[in-house]
Amino acid sequence: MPEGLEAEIWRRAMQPLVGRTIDTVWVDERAADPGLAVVLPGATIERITRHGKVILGHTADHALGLHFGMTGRVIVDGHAPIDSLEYASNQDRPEWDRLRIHTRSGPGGPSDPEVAALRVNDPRRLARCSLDPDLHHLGPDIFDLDTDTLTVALTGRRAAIKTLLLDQSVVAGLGNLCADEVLWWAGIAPGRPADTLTDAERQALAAAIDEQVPAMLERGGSTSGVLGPSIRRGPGECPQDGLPLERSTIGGRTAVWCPYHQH
DNA sequence: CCAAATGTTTTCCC
DNA sequence: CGGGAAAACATTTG
Repeated sequence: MPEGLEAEIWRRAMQPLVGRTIDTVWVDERAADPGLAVVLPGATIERITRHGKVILGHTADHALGLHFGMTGRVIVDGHAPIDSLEYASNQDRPEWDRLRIHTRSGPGGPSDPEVAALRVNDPRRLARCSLDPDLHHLGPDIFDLDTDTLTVALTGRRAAIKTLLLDQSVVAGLGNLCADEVLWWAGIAPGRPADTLTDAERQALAAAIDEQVPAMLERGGSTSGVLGPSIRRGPGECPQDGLPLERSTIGGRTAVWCPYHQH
């Protein structure tokens, strides 16, 4: 995925669904809660929100929760807001559908009743479509994080700073690419134990999140950073210092950083 | 053929 | 019980 930024792009793309009444719901029970097909038909979509990497579609009595794993994506009225997902497939195979929702035609309804209003399509089946998901374990959203909250979350933690940035209960919405990106901007090495960060470094990190996350959204998502997919793949150089980028596994994922300006 | 891939969740060990 | 590291999950792409 689909990090929080992609979820935000999809949330916006789903706004045309607001006000429509759900007609039929099909689920792949391996990835979506069968209860969705029971309670959603006949309900009207009242609003669509997002917290971290989770999108919520609210009806009067329930919420549809969408989480995209690594390769899930959304298709609205037959149109994919993000057509080619990095590290995923660029094909659109119906057998990869995990959820299909048709809405009733009429004012504000879909133009073609044959086309699903909403599809969740995911080859690897790591995405989840849930009914009334519990999000209490999620920390503050990436667009709503302040230095104090970050400081509290990091104190007494010996784990690598990047591991904690990827922990959704610390900050909700950062993924592997965004985490490397904000650390690059803040000048902090991903492997630094979180409790060794200075006040200035925590402020720089909070500032990097505050500035770079919206900037990346403007440019089209989590792949639009300085440490984008192309530079991550090969032997790359730091765009700022020209030195070879370092790479290693931190928190179970590949970390890329500049050994010269990130400490 | 092999390795790696935007993410959780589970398991196991301190 | 809590923190942390590693494995598991599933399938495509380079």
